[in-house]
Parts: sequence; structure tokens; C-alpha cells
Amino acid sequence: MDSDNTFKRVYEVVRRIPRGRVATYGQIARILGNPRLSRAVGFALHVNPDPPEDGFDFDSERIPCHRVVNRLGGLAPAFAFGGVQRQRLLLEAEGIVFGDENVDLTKYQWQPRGEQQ
DNA sequence: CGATTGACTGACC
DNA sequence: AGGTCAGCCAATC
Repeated sequence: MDSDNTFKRVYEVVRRIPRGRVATYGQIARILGNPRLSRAVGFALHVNPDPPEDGFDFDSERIPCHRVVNRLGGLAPAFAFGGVQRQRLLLEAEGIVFGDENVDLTKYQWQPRGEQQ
């Protein structure tokens, strides 16, 4: 329960992402306390123990990795849990508008309290 | 235990 | 303005 591991910490932050919003690896890393943790953040999701399925429920405790995007506003096309296409559907299902292969971080980037500087 | 990779980011050219 | 190079943190092999 207590996030003693950096990985668990990442999961906690990702789970904190509200519906209809997205966050970047760097942002999550910054919340963890190390802005350079961006890579470890991606690795954490790489071993994502609870990836969203077709019947993904927002009430579930799964980790919405599809809400986590890189600085370009898109998930890694090579490691997408089910394909970038799937991510797009999930994000659109939350109300996020996809530009082409990336979302408008300027509008949909998650803004946790205290993160606005 | 040591070296490498990795779902990234930022800076430099 | 866009592409390329290097760097940092942590986990895995």
C-alpha cells in the first residue's frame, strides 16, 4: 500500500489523473520529485501490472496508462498497450479531442494543484 | 554485482 | 523552425 518503490509511486500518480485529462511522463516525474525520472516513469508503465482492458472502468483501480502521454501528446506507438489506435479511442471516450496522433496538451494536460507555476 | 536498455526530456546545431 | 545528440534515474538481464 505504501508506495515505497518508485514504481508504485508512479502508479499512484497515474491513477490520480482525472478523467478527460492527460499527463506527461516528465510531469509525473516532477511530481515524484525528480523531473529526470521521466524514463523510469515510462519503465514503470512498461511493467504496468494493471493495464486497461476493453471493459475498462473508471471506477476500477487499473492504471490508465492511456492517459499518460509523452511530450508530443501521444503514447509510444511501439509499446502502446493495445496500439495507438486503442489509446486514441480511450482518450476520445473521455472527451479528449485528438489532433492527429497527439492531443492538445495545452488544453488537456492534467494540472494538479500546486503544479501551476 | 556490472553493464545496458528504456513508454523521456531538454539543449544544441 | 526542425532535427540530432547526450544525459539522468531506475529496473532488468
